[in-house]
Amino acid sequence: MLDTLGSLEKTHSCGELRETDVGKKVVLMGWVAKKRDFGVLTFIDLRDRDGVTQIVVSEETDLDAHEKAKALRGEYVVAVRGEVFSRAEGTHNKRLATGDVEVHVHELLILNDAKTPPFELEKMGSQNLASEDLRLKYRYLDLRRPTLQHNIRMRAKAVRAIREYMDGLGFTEIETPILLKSTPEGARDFIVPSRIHTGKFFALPQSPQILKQICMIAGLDKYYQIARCFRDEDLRADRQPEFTQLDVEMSFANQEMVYRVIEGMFTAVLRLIGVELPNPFPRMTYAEALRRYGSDKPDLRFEMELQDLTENLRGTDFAPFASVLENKGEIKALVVKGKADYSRKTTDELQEFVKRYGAGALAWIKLGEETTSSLLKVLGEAKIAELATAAGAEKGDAVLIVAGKKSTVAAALGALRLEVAKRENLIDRSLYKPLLVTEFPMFEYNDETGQFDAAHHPFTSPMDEDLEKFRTAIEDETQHHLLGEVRAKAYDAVLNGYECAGGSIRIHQKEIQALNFKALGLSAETARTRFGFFLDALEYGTPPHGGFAAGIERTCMILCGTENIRDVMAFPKTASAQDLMMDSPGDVDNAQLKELGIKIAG
RNA sequence: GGGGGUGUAGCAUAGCGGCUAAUGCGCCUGAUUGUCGAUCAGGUCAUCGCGGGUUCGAGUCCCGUCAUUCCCGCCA
Repeated sequence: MLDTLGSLEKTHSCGELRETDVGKKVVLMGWVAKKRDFGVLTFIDLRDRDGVTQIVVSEETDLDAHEKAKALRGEYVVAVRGEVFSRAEGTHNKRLATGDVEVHVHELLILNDAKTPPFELEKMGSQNLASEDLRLKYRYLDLRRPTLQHNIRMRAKAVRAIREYMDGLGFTEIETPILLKSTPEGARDFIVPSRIHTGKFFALPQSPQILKQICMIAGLDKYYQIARCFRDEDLRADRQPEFTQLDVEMSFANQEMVYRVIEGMFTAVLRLIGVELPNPFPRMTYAEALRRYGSDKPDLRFEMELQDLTENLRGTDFAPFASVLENKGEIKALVVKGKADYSRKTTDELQEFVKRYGAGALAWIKLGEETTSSLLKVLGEAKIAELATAAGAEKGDAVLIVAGKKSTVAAALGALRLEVAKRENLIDRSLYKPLLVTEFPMFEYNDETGQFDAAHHPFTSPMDEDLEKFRTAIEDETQHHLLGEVRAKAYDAVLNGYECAGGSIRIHQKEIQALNFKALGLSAETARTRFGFFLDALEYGTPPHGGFAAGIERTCMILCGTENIRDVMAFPKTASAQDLMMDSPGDVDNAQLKELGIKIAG
């Protein structure tokens, strides 16, 4: 027989009672995390969102309550009325925030019973969690775990800190529609059919890009939004089909003004975990980041920069290297400190690893008691020694070498750098290293189409310094390749190797915009159909403007110290974009489809 | 679209060609006055993901498939 709550109200949470509360009459409510039954004395660990408090029920003093306590099982929902006592000498529990006290119960109400959970919730000190798919199916149980409770609330705090910060700078929070038309980002859209307009579809926003620019044209001057975004692309550990970003746009802004907003925002958010970021953030151009770290989002929590051996190997007879150099490729290396003892097995594994990024092979030099190298036979001892010195390696180090196309070498060694850091535990997890990466390229060459695509998006402004090059490349057919060298007023904010924000200064003049469409191979007509309303708007006095978008989940992952985006979302989807709790996406019945005028092919 | 890992009781794991598939936790019953990963005694729980193949014999080897996860492509 279950009890009713009646007018009973809890006086404290299960995480807040302390020594100073001793003697207070309290009412606590929560879930039974654990019961320890000693016959005439029963202990209950009572858990709510704030923590765990030990409840003591004694047969001698409270027969009724004790009778009920005996019947309790895990996850039963109870209310207790009792008095706070200091714990006896030697029975304090340092692992509980409330471990100095306990509540002696006089009245116990069983508000609800519970089935035995399909998996054990997180216990203090427990390691082996149930598999993630099971926990996702019973997300409401998984969310009871202290870790996830903490993450969800940390996320709420982060979002609130962001709102306070943006509001303090005079930005206006503006909601934009979820049902809109396809925007020009490169991702696949989620499509929503319309009953009223049979055969027509809305698209969910991949980001509010165009609308925030429209807000600038509308004279709103400073816009921000905590915006949900949708992309129908494959998932990753830090990617979900729907995610949230802080979307910001400001008028009459140059890069420096945007950087200051980004820096201030991340600084405010990181203070939530007691971290003070440098002011201003360190900066690096895109080209420098790629050259030194092989990545446009370098993790600066450890050194191990890429070393260029290209010039040392120019003119080599070794055919694989010679052909790389002939094709304007490069040869670079990583020095792994103190790892001359890497086994053949390890270097083989690392070779397999870099092959995933398109590298042909991984050459190595080990400066152990003797110097050994996979290249010893083909290059000779003297050359090997020269390469090791050029790479900055010392006795005891290993040198890992990749040759190939510039982009391949960067991708392979950039990834290998992270892999080695992980294997060798080189990352100090107490560090928080932000970086502004600037001067992103304006265009990316697309091997498949033979055309240049927008690296950021088609409204990104070229750098003033590269405007001449930009014009020449478009107006002179023979100079088209110069597009690859044009830099944009585009930037990313990187934190601990995660791309946490990105943005640009936009084009606000229609002449430059027209040139850009031409560069992208978009005819005037196509541009018209795709962005007509926006092009119209551009002609009515568009102010210079720019902004950025910051990933809320990625930022929260860093705040919470997790590498799994699902740990910072209340209801995430699996890697195959399914919700295991709701079992979505699901079928709809034929009547619904008919009403929408949709037929499923096949 | 491609590649790697995982799938054995409610949960986490072991078993990797040969007796009745093992251990811990959970769960159930009982004992128990200070525990907090309680303890003790007893008990319960398995189409070894699914389908096919090899073999005298398959949880174990092979092929396929499904689920999940990580990565490449993709996602500015």
